[in-house]
Amino acid sequence: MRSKKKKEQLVDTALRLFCHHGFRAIGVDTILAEAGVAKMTLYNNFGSKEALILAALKKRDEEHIAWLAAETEARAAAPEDRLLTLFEALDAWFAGGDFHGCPFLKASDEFDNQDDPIHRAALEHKGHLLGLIREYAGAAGAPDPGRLAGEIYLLVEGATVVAQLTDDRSTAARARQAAEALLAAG
Amino acid sequence: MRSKKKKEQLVDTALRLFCHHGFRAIGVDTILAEAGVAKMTLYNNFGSKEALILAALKKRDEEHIAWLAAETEARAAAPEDRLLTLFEALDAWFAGGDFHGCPFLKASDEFDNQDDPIHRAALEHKGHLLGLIREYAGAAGAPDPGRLAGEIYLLVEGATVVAQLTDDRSTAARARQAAEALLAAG
DNA sequence: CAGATTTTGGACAGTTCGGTATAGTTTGAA
DNA sequence: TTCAAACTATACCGAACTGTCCAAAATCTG
Repeated sequence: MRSKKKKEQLVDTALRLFCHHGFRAIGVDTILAEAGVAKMTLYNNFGSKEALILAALKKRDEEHIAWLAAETEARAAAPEDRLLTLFEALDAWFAGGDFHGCPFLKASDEFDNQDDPIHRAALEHKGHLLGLIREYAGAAGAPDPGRLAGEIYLLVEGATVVAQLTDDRSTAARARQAAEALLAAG
Repeated sequence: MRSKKKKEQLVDTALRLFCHHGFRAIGVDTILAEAGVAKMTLYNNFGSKEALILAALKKRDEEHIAWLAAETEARAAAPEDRLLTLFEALDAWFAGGDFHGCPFLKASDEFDNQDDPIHRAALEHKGHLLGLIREYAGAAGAPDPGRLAGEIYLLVEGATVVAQLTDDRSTAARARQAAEALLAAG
């Protein structure tokens, strides 16, 4: 299967460049050159740039949620700590050197029509993220895990945006402080 | 002064279209057609699209901070309530019908180089916003207004992003609930 | 090896982009 | 009313964009 490898190269490269520059700002020619793949390989396999974006976002969704969960849980001594170590995982993400904001927020910003498949892909990812937080809120023994998760989620998105905006390394820690207060308040 | 009027028309129209579609996504030709202004008027007055963006952001900064402060303070019976009525003002913003996210977050996303003048303009605006929140945190009698303001600010950005992403009318109210807990915790 | 499939490179189409050139018209102020 | 400044319309430029076509080369499979 030659096509598998080329397809993967293409999606990986596209994802990296989309994260860095945005979706509209990067042209298919640049992606193809960087991936070392011919133009027709793109259009034979995906049919359009939009389909490539969707494929890249799908991969990113799976990978990022898995990575975030692994990092969060590796840092927690007990399941009830996960709601807080989540912010340490976020800090690792922000400080990772190749952080240029959340690609799904980028996507929903660039394709702001609620019916756009790309916008829906972003929504779906954020649903997965909220689900993860809800799980941790439950494990933390919160009296109303859904409500707490919704509040923590706002902190997560706020921290993500502010980390990108200000390049301030202490952003995740500040969000964690706030999360502690929310957790203590029930 | 004919130029004042044309310049203002141009900046107002550009700002509206930038907020709706983003900065790179909208072309100067569309802006000019909508504003009813010739192309040379743009380039004689501003010299470049970038300069028009900066002018639009500057106007937006002043107007939006003033609007937010007025809405917040009009809703507060006492100065110490402002930290919470801020979220009611946000709700009014989100529900305003023409809400497509914060243009400064859009700008910092599209021009993510920290040295880019547009990114710096976004940073400056967010500094003004944080300053406003700090003022309200002080008025609320928080023991550490700077720290509380930083946490509330994360909620504000989170709510702004999530309101745009999900179109959920209850987002600001959820952020307000979280803010209450943070305020109570000191 | 043979044959089917994929990939390649490069030319090309059609559009849109930001920005310029120019020549003529409208406008505000003296 | 006169005159300079500002604005207009239009045509144009080079670059970049997504997507297509095609013949040749590389690759996998039987």
